[in-house]
Amino acid sequence: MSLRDRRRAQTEREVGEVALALFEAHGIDATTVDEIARQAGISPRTFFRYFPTKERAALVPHRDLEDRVAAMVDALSPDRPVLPQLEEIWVEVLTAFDDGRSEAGEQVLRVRRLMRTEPSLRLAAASLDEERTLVLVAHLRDLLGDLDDLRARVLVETAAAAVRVALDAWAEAVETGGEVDLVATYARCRDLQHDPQRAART
Amino acid sequence: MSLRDRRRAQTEREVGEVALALFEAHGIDATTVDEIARQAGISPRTFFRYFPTKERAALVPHRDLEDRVAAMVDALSPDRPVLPQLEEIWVEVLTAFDDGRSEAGEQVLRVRRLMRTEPSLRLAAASLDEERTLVLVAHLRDLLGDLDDLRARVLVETAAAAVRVALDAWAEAVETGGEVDLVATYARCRDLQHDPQRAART
DNA sequence: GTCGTGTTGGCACTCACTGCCAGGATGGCT
DNA sequence: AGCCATCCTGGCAGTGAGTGCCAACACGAC
Repeated sequence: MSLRDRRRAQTEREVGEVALALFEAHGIDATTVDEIARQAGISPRTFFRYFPTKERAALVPHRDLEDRVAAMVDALSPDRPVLPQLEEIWVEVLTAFDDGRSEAGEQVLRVRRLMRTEPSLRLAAASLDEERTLVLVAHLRDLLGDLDDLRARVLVETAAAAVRVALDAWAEAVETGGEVDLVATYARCRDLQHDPQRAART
Repeated sequence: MSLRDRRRAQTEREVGEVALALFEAHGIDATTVDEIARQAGISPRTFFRYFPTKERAALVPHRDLEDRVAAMVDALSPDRPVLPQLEEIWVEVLTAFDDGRSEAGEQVLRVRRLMRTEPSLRLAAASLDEERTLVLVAHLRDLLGDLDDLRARVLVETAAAAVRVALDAWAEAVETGGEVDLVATYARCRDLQHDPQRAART
């Protein structure tokens, strides 16, 4: 990673933090790109060289999370069932981001809480998710042999759905008082997918 | 349904059709709201009284599809397992929209094909989906007793994921030549979710 | 030093989308 | 029929996101 790349990543983080703070303080609609850029010490024009939309600036932590997943899919084995392996990856990543115990986890939590009141941010996150999903699907297809594209898509989308619900529930629980274990919530979502009857009784 | 409502629905349909045709012809980015409004015989200001965004105009057929689902969830029974009932609803709705055999199905197909090359349209569809998902979840929560909110969300999202993948695969298959049975594709997606190992072998 | 490459900031522009207001159509009423 | 309340429409002016272009600038390699 070159010096230039590291500098870029650094400003990305700084601008993202400024944007997130402003969004939290005044709401997304009331925050202009000009204001973000001013507080971050860059020009509005440069802002759009770092982020394609205003909302994406707040999603830096979220992107980090998905980067970590992307880094782990290389280790997938074609010999064992894929879905459990995918789920295992998510468990590991979510464990690393759990609660506010880690810096990264704290940030993701801020983003997810903000999402609860900001539809445009949810949209932006969905858009980011979709990009990552495509990459993951392509990777899985290579791994499984190109034959079953449909299978790859279903697996990735299904796993992603469980994660999404778990993250939502997590943010909501934190908001409404109770501390909740993100990993446990995810495990529960996964069980509900695979055997709704049994999981519902627990 | 009053006369005013019917008129409104009618213009909605007309404007939507104009928008869809223009999007297909020149791409979404190259199509301005002014142009859509001009061809539809309304003012741009009025356009935004019918649709909150440019893209939403193309999603009228898609909304119809989801309306039909919403109409059927009232008949859900709390006594039988919920997921199979949900899946049954989707099968019925998708059957009604299959191929280009019905007018409505033809329109949905056009939209889904357009989506393949237009990220902004995919986004808009995701946004619409989310609204409907929320309503469905709320309904399910009432039905199941408020207790398990998480369960309702997981079920709805999981079922929706299968539908999304099936619609995508359908549009892609039509695009690349082969006629494909939408309902069969959906059934396959559903099986892949519930038992990936066995379904993959078929 | 200098040269090529990549980065920045300003400018001007397009266009989606919104609040406001004034006129016009509509449907219900007597 | 005539009248009134209500909704619908179109125009106007404004905001602000996002983009192409160009000129100035920083940099690493030689």
